[in-house]
Amino acid sequence: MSDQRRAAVLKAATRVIARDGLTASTASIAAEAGLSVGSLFNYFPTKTALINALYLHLKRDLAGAVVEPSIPPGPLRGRAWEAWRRWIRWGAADPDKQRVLMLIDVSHELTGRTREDGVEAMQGADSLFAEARPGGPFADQPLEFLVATVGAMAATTMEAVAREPEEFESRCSAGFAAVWAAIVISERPSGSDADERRSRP
Amino acid sequence: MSDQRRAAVLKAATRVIARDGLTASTASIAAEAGLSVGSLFNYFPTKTALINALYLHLKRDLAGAVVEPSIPPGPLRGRAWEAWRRWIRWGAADPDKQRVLMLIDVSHELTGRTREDGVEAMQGADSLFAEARPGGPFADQPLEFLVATVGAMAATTMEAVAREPEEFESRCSAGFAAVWAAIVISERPSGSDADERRSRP
Amino acid sequence: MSDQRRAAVLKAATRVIARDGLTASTASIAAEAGLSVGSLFNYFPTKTALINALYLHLKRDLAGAVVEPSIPPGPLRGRAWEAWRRWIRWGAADPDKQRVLMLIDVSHELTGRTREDGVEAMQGADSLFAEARPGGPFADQPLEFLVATVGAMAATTMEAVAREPEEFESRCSAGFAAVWAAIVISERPSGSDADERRSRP
Amino acid sequence: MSDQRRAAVLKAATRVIARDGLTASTASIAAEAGLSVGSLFNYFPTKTALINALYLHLKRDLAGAVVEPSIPPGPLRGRAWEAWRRWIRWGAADPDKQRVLMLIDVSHELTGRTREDGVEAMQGADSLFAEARPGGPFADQPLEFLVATVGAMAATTMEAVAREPEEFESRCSAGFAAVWAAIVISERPSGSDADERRSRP
DNA sequence: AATGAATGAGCATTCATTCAT
DNA sequence: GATGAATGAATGCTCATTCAT
Repeated sequence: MSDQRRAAVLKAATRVIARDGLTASTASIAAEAGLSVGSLFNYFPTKTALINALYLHLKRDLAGAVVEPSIPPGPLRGRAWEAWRRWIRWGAADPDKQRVLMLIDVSHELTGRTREDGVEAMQGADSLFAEARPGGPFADQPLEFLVATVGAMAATTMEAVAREPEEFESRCSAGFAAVWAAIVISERPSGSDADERRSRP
Repeated sequence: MSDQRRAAVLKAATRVIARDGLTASTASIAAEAGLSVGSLFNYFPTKTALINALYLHLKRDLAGAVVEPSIPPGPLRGRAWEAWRRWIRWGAADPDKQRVLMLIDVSHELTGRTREDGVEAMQGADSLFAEARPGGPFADQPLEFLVATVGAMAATTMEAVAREPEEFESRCSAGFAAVWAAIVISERPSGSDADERRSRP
Repeated sequence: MSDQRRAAVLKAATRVIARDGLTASTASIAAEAGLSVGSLFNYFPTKTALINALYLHLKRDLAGAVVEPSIPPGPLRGRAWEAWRRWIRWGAADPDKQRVLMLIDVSHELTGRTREDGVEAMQGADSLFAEARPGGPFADQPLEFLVATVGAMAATTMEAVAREPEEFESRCSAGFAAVWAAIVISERPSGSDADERRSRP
Repeated sequence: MSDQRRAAVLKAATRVIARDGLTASTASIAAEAGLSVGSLFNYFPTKTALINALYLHLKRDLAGAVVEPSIPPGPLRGRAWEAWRRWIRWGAADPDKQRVLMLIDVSHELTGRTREDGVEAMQGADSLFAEARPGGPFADQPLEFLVATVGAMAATTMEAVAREPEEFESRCSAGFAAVWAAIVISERPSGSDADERRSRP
């Protein structure tokens, strides 16, 4: 019983925070959840606790959407593509979730512990991209840098899809092409400009 | 005279908002600027106006740092690299600026007009990356999608550099390699995994 | 329970506003009512709402005092006298009420709706005076003009009584004689000066 | 020179206070007068001093309008009528003046001294009505009560005229008929209701 | 005299949190 | 466990007044 209510609060918080930002009042969240102010605090002792729980909840929700049902074996690129597609679809299905995740991420409400747990939750999804690291631009970079880059590109793609849902396929594919190139390509491609000589990196 | 103070307020706001988030009180900003509460409002009529002005100020500051002194002519990739380098250096020089830009961007304080002006300010810098669009993953995508992706990757790189300033060169190069590949590569690269068969895009 | 508190706030507001004017702080009103600042706003969402509610409350309080218990049938003048007497007594019993009514009336805080409701509330009392209109100076004037005149004379009488409460009977009678004459007399009286020649009206 | 500016400030204050109430800021008054904030305080040391000066200024303005040019000798009623007519015309010519007078009167900004001076200024005008007191309802009442009643009726009439300027003549005449009856008539008139028996006063 | 930036106390209002029921 | 009135610190903003120029 408690768990249902808890989930209802988290859902309500997602909606309200997506709309009003993190300054959304606890009262408005409670109202959206069909609860009294007082009851909200039976489930989460403070607003900060609620926000941390919400962050973790959303990260796990996302992670679950990406890795379940489990992606069938096959070439790495294909599995990464499937993960990416699920990821973007998750964002398209409820843009509020992604927005709230971002709002919390950028705020200072997050405890170090929660952030770590969030990273851990996403590890299953991230690993597919991490596997492609060797030989690419991130070969000698910390894994977090790669993961953060992939996450940022996913966020950008989701935002684009949220703005034009009917372009889901197009944006999703383009985003993946970009992210895969970004991770995997280490050498000079047959790029759009031919005469590359003096460039440094 | 007024302009110096105004600039001082914007600088103070950057510092305080980076530390406390957008909920930083006008009083704390005024104090940081060495002003009284009341005086703050001689320079900006409302907190929202201050935040909009700050956003534009930072965007222009960044744009200026990227395009001045003007990048010497040469192959596109080389010029893009120079722009990227300046961009990341700007973020490394004062991570608060980038953080505040991001906080404002994600908030709802921004008027449509300010956002447009910000995009316009960055056009000089963005155009270098935009030029590389044809033939790449973003060839058929709206320009904004490409620009947003580049911005997100820059933000990620800046964040990584802010965390480990001594790794500036390494992260900057890797970031550029990734972003350039993401924009320019359209075809299957000689990636790290050989057996690609069932992948879709 | 809520209603008791609400009434307590209105009572406190009457006292404090009578003393300090409409610029009385919400904090001082809350304190006078034995409430915290925050609680005040559980009962009235804004200060303006409080002032409008107070206005209506006082108008209805006055109207109630004038028409209840109901005035026994009889000649019009006698009933009007009874109404007037009750009216002035109401003002004498708590001069703050009349003062606050006047302060609000002259301010710009009042919504058109509240003002209309206030007029409606007093209709029972006003009608006694309105009935005497035909044949008097206000015969061809809008009813509001007559009502406003009676109200202004009542206010003046109440003020005089508030200054010298022991003169209640004297002022009350004189005020009524004046107001009744003002409403009822249309023709040249056997006034105090005999030789009227060039006067116009 | 100083006097011109001073007068300009009083004029500006009248306009602004009529519009915004007594909470009108000194800054807005200065702006309306074409002065800087700082300069305003060269003419009036405090806002309270300005308001007191304004009150007296307006009272004297009104008194001047009523008694100048001097009313030719003749029967009392005729002279009173002329005074009344001038009074209402003064209010019709600039309703702001009357409104501001009332706002100040009802506020607590007025020093006792200023109020006394205001009464004194109006004495010329009031005396005409005061002369009619003997034999009327106010025969045994303090002069102030009569004067206040006449003032209240004048205010009501001016307000009615301000609302419908084209009805000036009608309202002015009716108002005078009422005020004259109110002051002069002491006995039972041949009122609109015939069977008066049990009424008390 | 005139200016207008600077000051900071004061105000209406919000909100996380508590607690008696 | 649920409720929602109560709390009071905190916030954005205003404004009379001062004073260096």
